[in-house]
Amino acid sequence: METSTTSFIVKALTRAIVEHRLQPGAKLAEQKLADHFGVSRTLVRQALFQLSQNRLIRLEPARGAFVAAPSVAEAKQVFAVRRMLEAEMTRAFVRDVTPAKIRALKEHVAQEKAAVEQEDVAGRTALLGDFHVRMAALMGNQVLAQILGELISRCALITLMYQSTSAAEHSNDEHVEIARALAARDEERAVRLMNDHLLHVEENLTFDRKVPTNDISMALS
Amino acid sequence: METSTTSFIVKALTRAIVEHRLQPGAKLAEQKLADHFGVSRTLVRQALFQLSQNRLIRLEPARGAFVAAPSVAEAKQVFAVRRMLEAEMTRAFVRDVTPAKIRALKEHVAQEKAAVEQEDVAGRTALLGDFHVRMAALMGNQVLAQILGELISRCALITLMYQSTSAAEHSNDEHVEIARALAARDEERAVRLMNDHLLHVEENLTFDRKVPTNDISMALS
DNA sequence: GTCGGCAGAAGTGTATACACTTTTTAAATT
DNA sequence: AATTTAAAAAGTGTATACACTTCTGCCGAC
Repeated sequence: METSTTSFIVKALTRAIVEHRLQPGAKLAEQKLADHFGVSRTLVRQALFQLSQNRLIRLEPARGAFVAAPSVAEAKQVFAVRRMLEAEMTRAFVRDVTPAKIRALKEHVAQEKAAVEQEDVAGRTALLGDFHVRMAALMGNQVLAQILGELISRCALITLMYQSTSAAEHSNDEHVEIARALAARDEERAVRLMNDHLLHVEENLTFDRKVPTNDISMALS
Repeated sequence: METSTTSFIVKALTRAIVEHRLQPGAKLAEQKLADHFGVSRTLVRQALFQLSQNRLIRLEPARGAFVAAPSVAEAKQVFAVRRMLEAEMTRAFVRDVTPAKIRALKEHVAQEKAAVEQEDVAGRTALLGDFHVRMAALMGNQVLAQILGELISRCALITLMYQSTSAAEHSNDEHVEIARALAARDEERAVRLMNDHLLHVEENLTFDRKVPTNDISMALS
């Protein structure tokens, strides 16, 4: 089955949603998207379906697709799951840690720092999330990496909506600390830092929204 | 967007795959499925796409859909994630345990026992998996329940392929023990039992396959 | 006898057509 | 003026058509 065209549309819409060029709740009319991308509704529908599986949009029968507006309650559940998963992941990571893995993490943290300093909001959110996915991938567990990736992208909307620049800096600092604890093979400290880190991110979700766009062509251009 | 017809097809195919009426690797031709269900390829394609997200089938560009044949290595990764997640879930469960929750779990275990005794292979696999999902749902974390559900269905194929009746009995016994430890609020014991249980399930995956069908109508009838 | 290649068949990928549902608009009634 | 209703517009749901790719089987070359 062909996926390249569809996945292009998925990526474009994902970016637009995650960067808040499309407001939560905004209607995504199939024909308008089809016109914009120069394809038929068929491909747009495939993309929309895929996005609905990622929880970035909501599909209502016979009514259409709408940009998701995940509730804070839902985000809290997601964070609860992440704490469960990542506490144990951190333990496992310490047990099989190697210099190469630490190096990879530290490089990643440096990239984060650059994005935070440039105030590249979308980029920093992606990179801050990727730190956790990276850990999973370095452990060699693809399944873990994928699940974690889904969880993180699932609340990317929320994080983006609610995370301030100072909170992002704080996250980056905490990643530095976690990487150090991992390098020192200090399991208990690493686990505690990770847990605290996730609690901090969750706590720092505030509630001031930005002004959004409803015009599809504008948002995707 | 309409989902009822599509999800009917998804369920039918899921059952057929999970009950091994469709062999891992079997081709799922769109037109044949469309004829079988009396719908157009459009709906079949939607269903196939959904199944591919659940990892029950594999989609190859321009070649079509094939029943997935998850590797044992992949199953091991899935179990590793489950151990991480369920250890912490068990801890959290003990902290908020109530008599009603224990009652619900014990009722569930009784149902399992019935299915195991009747040698209802598909039913018992579903119920044995649901025990874990049930725990998550009883904790009130929908997200956790969904993720766990996906993980479990993801290796349902493997479990079904490889789990013997005696292993199923063993699993049921272990669920009884876990429920008891939860009722006693013995956190450490519950966590240890859960962890051991998952290791046992994983260990008991053997490698004798059954004879499969390739004929779609036969398998789905 | 085996290998390569060339129709023809079968199957997937995308666009379009059309039925049916929801939303909008505007007129008519109270 | 507010509310109801009806018709038109817009939009989604499914089927079908057609282009293009992959597979199959047969023929000829070696």
